[in-house]
Amino acid sequence: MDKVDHLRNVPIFSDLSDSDLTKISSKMVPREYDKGQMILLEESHGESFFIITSGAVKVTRLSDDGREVILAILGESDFFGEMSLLDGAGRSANIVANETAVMLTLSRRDFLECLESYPKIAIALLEELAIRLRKSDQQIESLSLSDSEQRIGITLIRLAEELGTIKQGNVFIKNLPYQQDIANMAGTSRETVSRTLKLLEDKSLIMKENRVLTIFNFDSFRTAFS
Amino acid sequence: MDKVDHLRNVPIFSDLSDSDLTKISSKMVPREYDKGQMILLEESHGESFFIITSGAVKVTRLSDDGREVILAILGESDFFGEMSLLDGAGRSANIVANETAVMLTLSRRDFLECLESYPKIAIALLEELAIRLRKSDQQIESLSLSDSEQRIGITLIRLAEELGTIKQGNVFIKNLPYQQDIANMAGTSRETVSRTLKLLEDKSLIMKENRVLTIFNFDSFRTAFS
DNA sequence: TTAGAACTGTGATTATTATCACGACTTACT
DNA sequence: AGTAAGTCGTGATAATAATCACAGTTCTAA
Repeated sequence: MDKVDHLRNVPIFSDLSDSDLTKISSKMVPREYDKGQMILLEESHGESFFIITSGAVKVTRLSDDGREVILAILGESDFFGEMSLLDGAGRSANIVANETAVMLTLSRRDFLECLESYPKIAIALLEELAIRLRKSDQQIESLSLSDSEQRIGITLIRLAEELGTIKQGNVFIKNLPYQQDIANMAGTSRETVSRTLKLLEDKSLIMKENRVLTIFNFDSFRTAFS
Repeated sequence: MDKVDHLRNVPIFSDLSDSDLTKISSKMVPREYDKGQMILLEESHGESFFIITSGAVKVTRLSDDGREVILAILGESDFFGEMSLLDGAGRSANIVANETAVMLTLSRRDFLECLESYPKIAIALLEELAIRLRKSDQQIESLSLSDSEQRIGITLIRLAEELGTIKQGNVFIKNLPYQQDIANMAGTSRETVSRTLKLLEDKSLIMKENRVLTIFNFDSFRTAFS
């Protein structure tokens, strides 16, 4: 699969013709990151736009005392880095490779040039940011109003949508993140995640074995938790 | 102050020439809303883009059992309604006039036309959404990691930035929202807001009389809470 | 100007969940 | 295969903040 094929899968580029994609892809440089490697650091000024071609990364914020909030887990065809390119402010989050990951990168200048030359990209990017803002709003609501069981349920839904595969109404999440990471996404403690997963398993809503989590009847799971 | 003067103050229009602004403003229709009036309803499909010329609105999400989360309080020169115009999904939030408010409105079609005809607007809007996303991320962090005193402090900072006026390093928030609204912004209870405001007053960090809150030495207040 | 509504202050109690502690289990590496 | 590091399960305890209850205050409108 070459660069152009990857770009075609990225929502903000999907409207473009093959020749435009080829032009853009020629400016993109592939880079590889090992598991655990820091890709972008808080406080530094973002330099590039990244598209994930394989692997996964986590987007986090760290508090002074080292506790971490996971804002999102991004996988293939997701992108990041656009924020500080757009508003020029320093990064608001860290990005760490969650597993070995390969990216296509575009320099700040080339990225901004793309936006100017292809208004379609700008509009598609607006849509994407609108979707992200919506998700953030949902999460703010969930953190404000829900108890830990609800929050963990909603977090599992987020993970399923990002990393899961559906089969006969059930969702399988392979490579389930560690409990600590789930806790950091749900705004709760690792122990509470452990207890709650067991609870959901007792209710036969989910099943877990090793690093695979199954959510039974995902549609009704979803309505139960959001 | 005529329509064009109002538009000039809105970040996403500030790059445009007067003649462009005049063209756009001719398509904008003014509307007035009374205190407490619902402007946009969750679930309905957004129809318009709104710019606030006077007054203030609150952006909320409601849970099934009627509890409310306040995502933002918007004032003069702020805008809203762009989200569902952009991604076509139903509204994710309600908008209610917090006091009598006057808006300029632009229909869906005219708004999208603007984006196409003036790429500058699209790029400026991207910047604005990036800023909002950043703020959401901060709030998610705060809700995940901070105790109620921190969260309330951060909420006061948000209110100060949105509604306050600075004088000699102190910020005055006139028309301080009710404790219940502050609680709904901070993700805590009304009683906890009451107790915490008293606590901050005992520490001489703030002062309140009637509906005016003063934050002493706003810079150091800010560093103490974020 | 006064009654009623809405908002605020504050104590007492309870519920939730974080934290601590530690043994059991997995995984990765040599 | 053996060992160390990392992860998970679970009880006990503590801390935080929600909830309840109600009196006091401020606002609003007839």
